[in-house]
Amino acid sequence: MGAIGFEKHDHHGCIADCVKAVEESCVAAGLKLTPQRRRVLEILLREHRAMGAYDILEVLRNEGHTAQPPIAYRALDFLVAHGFAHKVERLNAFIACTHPGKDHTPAFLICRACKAVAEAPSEPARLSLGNTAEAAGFVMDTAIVEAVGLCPKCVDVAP
Amino acid sequence: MGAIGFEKHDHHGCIADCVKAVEESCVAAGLKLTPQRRRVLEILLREHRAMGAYDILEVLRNEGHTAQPPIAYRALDFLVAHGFAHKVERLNAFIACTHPGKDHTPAFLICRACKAVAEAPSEPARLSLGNTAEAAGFVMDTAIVEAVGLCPKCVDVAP
DNA sequence: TATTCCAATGATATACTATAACAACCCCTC
DNA sequence: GAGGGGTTGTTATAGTATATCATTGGAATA
Repeated sequence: MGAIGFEKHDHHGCIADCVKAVEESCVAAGLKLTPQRRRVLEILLREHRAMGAYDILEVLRNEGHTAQPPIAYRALDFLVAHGFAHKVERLNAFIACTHPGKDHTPAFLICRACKAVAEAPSEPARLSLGNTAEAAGFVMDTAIVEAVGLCPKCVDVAP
Repeated sequence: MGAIGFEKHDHHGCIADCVKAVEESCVAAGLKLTPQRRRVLEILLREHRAMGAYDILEVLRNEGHTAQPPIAYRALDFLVAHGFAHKVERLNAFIACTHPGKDHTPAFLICRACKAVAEAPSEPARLSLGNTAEAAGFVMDTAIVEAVGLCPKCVDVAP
């Protein structure tokens, strides 16, 4: 699924694979992937970029749904809580997980020119942060690791 | 100044030292620490916690200032741009830098129970992230490293 | 089958965060 | 003293997120 980096990939297969993997995870964990939650996941996967909750709402409305903000936020809360999507804090936006089913804390590489977001492994950074936290007597639940810069496509073009 | 962790420190001296250090940095760099910018920095230092822009506005208003949102955001933009304060993305809030004058990208340890925020070194995590980014052809400008968990005071009390 | 219960959804209202746009002012320099 | 750039004052609005309560629907139980 081209998990790391900004390169192209089999997007059609990517959507199907990811939805299937999430379905299986939900069955295994006793979670309900309701039509709305599934729909929001599909929207995130299809766009394959970080989307604001209101971007998602607009898509739902174009499909005939009388969607109000809580509709989107509830589905996103579910997806994020179970690791099927992530919130990109820097952008106040959400993105489908490209490694569904695996327990992980991703790092994000955010292009400040084209706004593309790549999900990358964060284990090393997370370990370093864990050591720092431990030294301060802090018990870490989750880590937020995001890099802002220029993606390979924009690095030669943008200032 | 008790830079790392959540322990107590000489707060009165901390405010004076930090303001002085920022003053000197501004002189050295040819930046204007106007009364408003200085006032917002002092508010952040006095509270010694992450504050929303509207929290700062309220303080300004209590001091008789007819402060509108841009007043706070402009001062915060200046302070953040020059490293005298930081934005905690997870909280949409701002905090005074506890190492003014030194060029650094801090990591934050955010207590989800009492909302305290500690600034910690992030160099190791930043280096790890830099390697990951480089492997993806990504040129990193800034890194956001934030840990959410429980601080030493809350770890025995909170769920 | 009827009942109960809980989780999810629908809908309204509102809170919170952030920026656009333009006018007025101040200081500095030419 | 005329111009210019950056800061401040002010109004308006854009964008993000949650509280609250009513309603629905399906699973568990009696």
